[in-house]
Amino acid sequence: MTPRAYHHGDLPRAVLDAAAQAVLEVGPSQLSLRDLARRAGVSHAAPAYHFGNKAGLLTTLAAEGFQMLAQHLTEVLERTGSFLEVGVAYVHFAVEHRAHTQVMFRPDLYEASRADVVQARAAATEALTKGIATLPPEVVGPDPRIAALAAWSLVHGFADLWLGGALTEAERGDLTESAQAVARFLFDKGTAR
Amino acid sequence: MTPRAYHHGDLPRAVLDAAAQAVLEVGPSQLSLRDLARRAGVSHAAPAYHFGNKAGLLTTLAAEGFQMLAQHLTEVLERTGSFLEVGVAYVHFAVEHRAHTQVMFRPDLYEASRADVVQARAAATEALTKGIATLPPEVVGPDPRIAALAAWSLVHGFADLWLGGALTEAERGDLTESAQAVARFLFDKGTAR
DNA sequence: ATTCCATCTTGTCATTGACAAGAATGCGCC
DNA sequence: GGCGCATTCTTGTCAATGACAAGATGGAAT
Repeated sequence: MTPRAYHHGDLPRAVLDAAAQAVLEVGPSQLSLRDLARRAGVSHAAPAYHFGNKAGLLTTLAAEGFQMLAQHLTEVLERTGSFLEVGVAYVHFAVEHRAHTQVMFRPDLYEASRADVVQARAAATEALTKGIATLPPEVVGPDPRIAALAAWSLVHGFADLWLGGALTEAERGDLTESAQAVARFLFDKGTAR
Repeated sequence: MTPRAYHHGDLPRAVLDAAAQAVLEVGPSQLSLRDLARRAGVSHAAPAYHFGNKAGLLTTLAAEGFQMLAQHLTEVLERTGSFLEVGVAYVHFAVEHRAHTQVMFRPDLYEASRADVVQARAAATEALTKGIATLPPEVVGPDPRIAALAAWSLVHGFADLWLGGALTEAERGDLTESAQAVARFLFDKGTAR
C-alpha cells in the first residue's frame, strides 16, 4: 500500500476533476494548486508538472469546457432542429457545468490564445451560428451575424446573470421556464405570447 | 518632502483608483494589495486598514460600480426616454468602466451580500426595469419581468462577450453600431429592419 | 539485467494576505 | 501653548502559495 504511489493512473484527469470541484466550492479566484494536489493525494508540485502553471491548468479546463459546449449544442441542434432549444441548452450547460463555464468566460484567469482553447471556442461559436440558419428569414433579419450575436448575447447574459448571483430570488424563478421565456422573447417575434 | 507622509489626503480613494488601474493592467484575479500600496506610495499594510481585506476592497469597488451604473442608466432614460438607448448605455458603461464591470459581475471576488452592494445593485436593476415601462405593450408582452430579464440578459451578455474576449475581431465590429443593432433585434419587433 | 525517461517528490525562495504591535499625526480641549 | 487621544499609517512577522531546481522512482524498451 503506497500512500503516495508513483505513476498515478491519470493524474491530469484527477487534477482537472479536483479543480472543477474546487471551483464549485471556493470559486475560481481562490483556486490553489497545492490544494488540488492534496485533493488528488499527490505532492504539492505534481500538478504543475502536467500543466506548467496555474494558468495552464485553467487553460486546459477552459478548452475542455468549450469542447463540451460545442458538442452539446451540436447534438441538441441535430436532434431538435430548433434554435430555441439550442439557446435553452446553452443555459442548461452553463448551470450544469458551472465550474467550467465560470472559468471559460474569465480569460484573465488563463491563456486565452492557446491553440486548443481558440479551436474549441470556435467550434462552440460555429455550433451556435449554424443554428441561426434554421430560423425563418423574418426572424433573422438582413444580417445573420447580428442575429447570431444577439442570440449569443441573450443566452450568455442570462446564464451569466444566473450564475453570477446578480439576480435576486424573485427575478430568478424556475430555470428552464425562465430560460425558455427569455429565449422566446428573442425568437418568437410575431407569434402570440 | 515626505516620501511617505502620514495622513495621506484620501488613501481609500487613491487605493480604489489604483485598483481600477491595476485591474485594467493585470486583470482582477492578479490584483495584489501590496502592489496597490506601492502604487499609492504607502506601506504594504495601509490598504488593508481601510478595507479590512482584499475582498473588502473589491466589495467597495463593486458597490461603487453599481452606483455609477444606476446613475448612468437613470440619466440616460430621463434624457432620452428610450429604452433602447438605455440598453446601449449599459454596454457603453461596461466598456468605459471596464475595471468596475469586471469586478461587479465576479461575485466570488468580493462579499456580494454586503449592504452597500446589495443596495447599489438594486438601484441599477430598478433603473433598467423602469425603462421597460416606457416600451409599447406589444413589445413587452404579458410579463414585464420576463421582458426585463431578457433585456438585461441581452445587454449584459453582449457586454460580457465584448469584454471577455470570447468574440473574434470579425464578430465584434464597431461597438456602438453592434450594440444598437443587437438592441434593436430585441426591441424593434415588427418594425422594419 | 541495464538503461532511459516520463512521472512524481523533496527542498527552497520570493511574494502575498493577514494580523499584531507600535509610531506619527492632527484634533479637541483646557 | 501644551496635553490627551483616537485615527491613520508603519513595521514586523507568519503561514500559505506559485514557481522552480534537483533528486528519486519505477515502468518500458532493449
